[in-house]
Amino acid sequence: MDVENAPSRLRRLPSWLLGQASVRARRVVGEVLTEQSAHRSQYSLLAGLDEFGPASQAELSERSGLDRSDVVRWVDDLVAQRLARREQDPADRRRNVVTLTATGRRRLAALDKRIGEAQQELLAGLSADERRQLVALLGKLLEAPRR
Amino acid sequence: MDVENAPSRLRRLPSWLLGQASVRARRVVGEVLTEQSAHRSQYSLLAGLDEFGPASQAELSERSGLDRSDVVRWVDDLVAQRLARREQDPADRRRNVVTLTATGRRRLAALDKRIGEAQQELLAGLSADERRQLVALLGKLLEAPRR
DNA sequence: CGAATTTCAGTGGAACTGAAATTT
DNA sequence: CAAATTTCAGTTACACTGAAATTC
Repeated sequence: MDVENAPSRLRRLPSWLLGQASVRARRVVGEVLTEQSAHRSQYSLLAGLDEFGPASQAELSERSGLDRSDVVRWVDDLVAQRLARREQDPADRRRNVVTLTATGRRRLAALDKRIGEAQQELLAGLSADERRQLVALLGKLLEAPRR
Repeated sequence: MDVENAPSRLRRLPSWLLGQASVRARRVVGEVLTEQSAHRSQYSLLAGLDEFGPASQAELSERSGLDRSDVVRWVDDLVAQRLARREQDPADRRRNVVTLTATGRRRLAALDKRIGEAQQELLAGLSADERRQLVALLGKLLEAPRR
């Protein structure tokens, strides 16, 4: 696919452009993650755990944009790799408390580095200023309530 | 999900923002298309046929950003609904020539309208100027060669 | 009781892969 | 022969749904 050859209806359609750009993003980031046998959802969870500290799965779901039921499966995965621990919350036994391990923290740092490189590649066509604009615009779009 | 509650690592990560925005876009556009029992891929194909005239499936794939094998299935669908015709190209019998019908053209116009409304909803948080900037930045990102 | 949380089992659409068949 | 095109039969990752079980 080459945008310049796409129908002008699509070339001007924000939803289509976002879809194409996210396919591109997924591909670029996917490549560096595959090298590390990692997954995007893992990174989102690790990032949440690192920033918010121990959290319930519902909270992780809410904050990372992952579905509650996918969080279950990905936490299984983190626990199996000793990147996080899952324990029942003694204060509210409905909840699990998920905690980052030292190994998890190291893993996150390694992923940060590689994912950062992937961003450079993804944004290769944009200047530093344009990159900032894009991030700001997407943030603003996502802040708007989704009726 | 609320961006403002997401980990700052993700909130500043272009690939993550693009992913989230495209989920939002897919949801909003998906809603109006469901009302019309239509699909995004159909719209992409109709848009390509309307703009380029009769085309081979390979060309449609290249220009619409759909996979060659998905084009086969969606053209099946367009043909079944009499929105397009599929005929063997007499000049090169490997090729099919896909042609938009009058019904297909009317269908496209109806979809244009509803999809346009969905864009308004998707971009509700952005000014007219910001919308133009976003489209320009995404176009530029997609123009860059994907090594 | 109703509400929140976790878990399981599954669905649907999308992007993609590999290979066969045909034709150039 | 190699290359292009179409088609089929998948796979994978992902967002999501519905419902059960537990606890507050």
